[in-house]
This record gives sequence, C-alpha cells and structure tokens, in this order.
Amino acid sequence: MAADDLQVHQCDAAITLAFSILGKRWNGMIVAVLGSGPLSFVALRRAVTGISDAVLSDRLSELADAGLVTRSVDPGPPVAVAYALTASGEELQPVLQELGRWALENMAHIAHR
Amino acid sequence: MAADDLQVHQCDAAITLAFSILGKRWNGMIVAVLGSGPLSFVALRRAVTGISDAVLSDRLSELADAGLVTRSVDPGPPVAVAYALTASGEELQPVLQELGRWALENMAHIAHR
DNA sequence: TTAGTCGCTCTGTTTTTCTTAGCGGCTCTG
DNA sequence: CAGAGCCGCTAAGAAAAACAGAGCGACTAA
Repeated sequence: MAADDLQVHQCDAAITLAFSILGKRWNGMIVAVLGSGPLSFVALRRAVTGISDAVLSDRLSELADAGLVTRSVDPGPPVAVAYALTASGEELQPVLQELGRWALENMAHIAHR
Repeated sequence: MAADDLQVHQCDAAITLAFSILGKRWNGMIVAVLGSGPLSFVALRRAVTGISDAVLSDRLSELADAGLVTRSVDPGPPVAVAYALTASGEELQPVLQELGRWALENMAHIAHR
C-alpha cells in the first residue's frame, strides 16, 4: 500500500552505462590524465600513481574497446606507443573537471586510507 | 632529454579523491538513485539492479563515512530506515546528470556485457 | 659489453566482490 | 494463534579482480 512503493524507482540506464566504465578502479583517473594530452604506456603508469603494469594494460584495452581512447603505434625504430583520447573521451573532460571541483569542496577533509 | 619527460604528469589529487569513492562499483549508482529522494534499504536494492544485500550494506556504510549519505532510523514500531543524501551528495547530482547525458551520447552503442 | 628504457605478459598471492543462508522484529492472513 | 512474508541486516565461503614481481624482446646510450 505504501504509496512510495508503487512508484518504481529504477536506476537511470544512462548512469548505469556510464558507471560500467567509470565505476571501475583507475578508469576515471586514466581518462583524466589523458585529458592533458597523449601519453606513452610508461608515462601513464607514472601519472596514475599506484597502478600496476598488468592492470593498466587491461584498463587501456577496455577503454579502447569502449571507444574512449586510441592506441597508436609509431614503429620508430624505437617503437613508441601513444595512448590518446577519442572525441568521446574528450567530451568527458569537462565532467571530470567538475567532479574534481566537487571533490575539492566536499571531500578534502576525508582521511583517505 | 625528451621534453615530455621533464614535464611530470601526475594525476590530479582531486580526481583521485573523487574516484576513491565513485571508482568503486555501485557507489555512483547509489548516489544517483538517492538523488530523487530518500529511500529505504529494500527500495535501494530494487533501484540498483544487480546489487546484493551484503554489498549494498557495505557501500552505504562507506558513503556514510565519506559524508555523502545519512542513515536515519524511525523506530515506528515497524522500524524503518531511510537513506538520504547529505549536502555533499546533493551537490554531486548535477555532475551525475551530465555524466548521464554524456553516456547517452557516447556510449549508447556499446554492447554491454 | 653492460646497463637501462619501453611495452608488455605470465605467475602466484592478496583483496574485493558476490552468492547464499539465516536471524530478530514486525505485520498480515486465515 | 499459526504460518507466511517483508524489512534490515550480518556471517561465511566461493568466485572474480587487483596486486607485486619477475621476465622478455627490441632497442639505445655508455
């Protein structure tokens, strides 16, 4: 009977979709650091403090599959691989920036483990 | 020598902070559904399709610790618990909405596993 | 030659997440 | 009153993800 039970609240499909990518550890940070320009594998590993090679490799594949980043190989001879954002990735940037602002204003005090 | 190596790219601390919460599975969705008003434990579980009791319980504690949601008990007699957003949680709403818009425009085509 | 960087992958361990089951308090039905 | 069901959890074990660390092929710089 409770009226609020008759109203079926369901999680927005768009949000669910967004968090199927961003809701995984590291993905948000990877996209955020790529926001300031293409980076090599090693540069990414350095930028995203704490991530391991294996996981970074995994995440980059996922992000590539999802169409957020591209992997381009320049066979120098010293073969160099560069990861960069796609248009989709770029469009995510302003949202990430606001997220950053929010965190500064609302989470700065949180003692992080 | 390489100029791009001298420039130390490091992941923005604010983004890292934000994703220490939002980068965990379910958290974003929980905050998003609470955006449309306080909900009971069971209502939340129904709204966030796929989450289990144990994990929802865990996540709610985390979100409460982080100051994003509150847990208020009304000892009816039929004891009723309501979870709601704090001011911090509310401020996250607009960002989540933009994230939803972004997902619609950029991820709708992704075949989701 | 030796040492070092880059871009990974493989192995095995630890952490996280998930599934399943159950419990006490309450209400609703017969 | 005796089930049966909903609410709000928690405990225990299994499955999945993340982790550290070693190693490897191709290359370069000393």
